[in-house]
Amino acid sequence: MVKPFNQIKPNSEDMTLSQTLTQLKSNLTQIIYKMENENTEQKILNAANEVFQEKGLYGARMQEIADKAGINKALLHYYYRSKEKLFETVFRAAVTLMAPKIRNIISSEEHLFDKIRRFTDEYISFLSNHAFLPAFVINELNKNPKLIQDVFLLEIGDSFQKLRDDVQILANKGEIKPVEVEHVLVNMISMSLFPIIAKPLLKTMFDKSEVDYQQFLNERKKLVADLIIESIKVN
Amino acid sequence: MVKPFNQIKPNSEDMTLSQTLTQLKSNLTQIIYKMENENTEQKILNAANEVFQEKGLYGARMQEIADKAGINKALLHYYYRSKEKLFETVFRAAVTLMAPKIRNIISSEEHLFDKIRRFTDEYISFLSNHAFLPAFVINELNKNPKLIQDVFLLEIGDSFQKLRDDVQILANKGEIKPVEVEHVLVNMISMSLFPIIAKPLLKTMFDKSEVDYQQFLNERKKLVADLIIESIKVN
DNA sequence: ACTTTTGTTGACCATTTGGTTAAATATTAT
DNA sequence: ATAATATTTAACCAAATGGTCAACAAAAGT
Repeated sequence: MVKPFNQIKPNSEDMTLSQTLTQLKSNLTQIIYKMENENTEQKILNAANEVFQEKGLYGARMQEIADKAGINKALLHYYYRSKEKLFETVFRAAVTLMAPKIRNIISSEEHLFDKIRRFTDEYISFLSNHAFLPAFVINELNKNPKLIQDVFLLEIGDSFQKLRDDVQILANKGEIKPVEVEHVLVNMISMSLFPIIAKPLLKTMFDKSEVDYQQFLNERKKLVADLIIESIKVN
Repeated sequence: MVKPFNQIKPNSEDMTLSQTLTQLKSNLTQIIYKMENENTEQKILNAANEVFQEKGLYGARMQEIADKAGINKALLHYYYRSKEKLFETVFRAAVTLMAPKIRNIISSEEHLFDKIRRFTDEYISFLSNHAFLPAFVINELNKNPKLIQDVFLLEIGDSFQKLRDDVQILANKGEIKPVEVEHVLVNMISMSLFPIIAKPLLKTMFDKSEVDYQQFLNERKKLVADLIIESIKVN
């Protein structure tokens, strides 16, 4: 067990300075070791993440992951018993990274219109920097639908009931039309996510450079929100 | 060379009835053989299509394809030299199945609004029955972006220049706002395609049965078109 | 100091995979 | 009928792959 620094008392009578220094050194060594250790596991996860997202479950090679993590393949199996186990860990992490954002925005107490603006803004920003994520998640979910049950229901859950309430209330107040939440939500997610998933396709189709495409995505933040809001607003 | 039936003259003087029958039988045998032959290749393509769409390039196993086609693995390699070759054939076929619809609608001479309505209607209908297609295409395009150059540019090409013209003209006439074609197109494709790609996810999320989800997709045909049109129309 | 636990490695293994080959069978052309 | 050609198969192969093992190294607990 690593002894925290603040528990070391260099002036206590039963310790010489030399002893104190020895202790300190040991302490540091342990901490560094722990850090490198965590590094190993983290490096595995990072490497696995890259490879899985690039190649998918089947295409990924354990050797490639090990190489990318700078470790031995046996050590990979020491940390994660099997490829499937490692994959599931990475996949869950990916979903866990994406889901809370939806959940938080959806279930907050802001005005619905602000939620919509925040969603398109934050979600497009976030996923632009994790471009492989949504394609990865959706693709694997297509191939392995049973993963959804426990992974996604757990993350999203019934949090979007709040959204349903929002719509109900605003509709009663006459601020918005009595729309179906499912369609509004799907419209919003579609227009935000799809251009990221289909990026290589659309980039080619529109003959845009990487920078131009990022700019294109940026424009969409406001554009999509406005489109959605305008389509449900009354007046 | 198979001799068509209508070229067989059973009463011609140089043929006995027996000869005629023998000829006929041979004829039939050949035709049946040809049909079975085409069947073999077609069965391979069908099997490969299923397996590739389900498992992707890496996940697919040649043995599984052979089994599903009811033939030997060596025969598979006899028809298609390698896995990559077979995959490319299947992939091209998939794209070729999807792309012309976009192209035809986009480059037709109808009014823009009708194009939009036709697109959402026909595209959602079509892809509902080929649910794996878009996910397959987009996913493989993500993993193997170089395929786009020759496959997709060839199919879509610059056909959506027509759309740009449409928008220009209607904008000049004051019928629609001066919008950016790219965004309109992406909005339309997003809202049509995404719910099909993310079907397993959304189905779970909204707790819908298969039938309910199909109904949900059906509703979107009109809904999406109206949304798009309403967002660009002036008045 | 010494024992136990944890981390790391290289060599190894069984299985799977894409692909080949040589021989058999069927079809077509002469 | 026969030679040539196309189709089909079983057996085989080399390479790759996920996974294991025994042994070594480092830390932690005592």
